[in-house]
Amino acid sequence: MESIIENNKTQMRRGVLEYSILLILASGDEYASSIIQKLKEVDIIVAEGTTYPLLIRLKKLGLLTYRWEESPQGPPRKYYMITDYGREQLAGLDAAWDELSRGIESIRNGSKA
Amino acid sequence: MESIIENNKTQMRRGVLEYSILLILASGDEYASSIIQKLKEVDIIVAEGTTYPLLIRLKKLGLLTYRWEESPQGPPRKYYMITDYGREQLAGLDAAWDELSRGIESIRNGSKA
DNA sequence: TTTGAATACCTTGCAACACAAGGTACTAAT
DNA sequence: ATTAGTACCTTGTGTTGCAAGGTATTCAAA
Repeated sequence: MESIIENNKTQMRRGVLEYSILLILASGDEYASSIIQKLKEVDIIVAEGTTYPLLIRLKKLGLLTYRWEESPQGPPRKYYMITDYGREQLAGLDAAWDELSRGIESIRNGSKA
Repeated sequence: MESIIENNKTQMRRGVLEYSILLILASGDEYASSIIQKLKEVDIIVAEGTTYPLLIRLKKLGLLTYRWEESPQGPPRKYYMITDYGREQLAGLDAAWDELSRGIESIRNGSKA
């Protein structure tokens, strides 16, 4: 049996994963390993097996594109870039996140009664 | 093709559903239909087919129990109550939510650079 | 007394998707 | 040529949200 909390943290992360990735790419192009690293730095831990398929999905949806770039060391890197359409959608996700935050805060405060 | 935003709002909600329900029950016992109603009021829309299995799962995990109570109108209601164990876990989820919020805010602010 | 409306419960089957595990490939140093 | 480091990707499994459909109770009107 798994820890309920751990399991639920995972659940929560899932919901905001696409949003997080779009946010990161909105400030500059990054390659997959680097995105994973950046997410880890803000305690949003995500596995490779989650990230790669997700990036591919977002590319198929037209939110991202990519270009190959030489690495100073090791194999070439696939730098992902957000598209104009991606930025449009990101604005919507910003709103969705704000709405969700407000919702949770409402319940939290209401439950102090 | 589905709306990306709508789809993602759903994703985000998913992550916090258990948390939301525990929050609501922490402030008082409620029956399923009432929980769904309260969530809707704060724009966290959730289907019956999601809620009932979830309540059953949380009960099995020992976070909730329930009692039957007569309704002034219609069939009897199953009032769910949070257990001590449930409150413990809720504290952990509070922390998880705060951590996630902080993470997102970090990325958001960082991406304004 | 049966029909309908409102309320409340629950289950089934499908689809989405995160992740663990395993795999390929390129570069540089030993 | 072997190893270490980096980077890419795929497969299989399990979880779980949801749409749709189903059961049961109460009350009021026909």
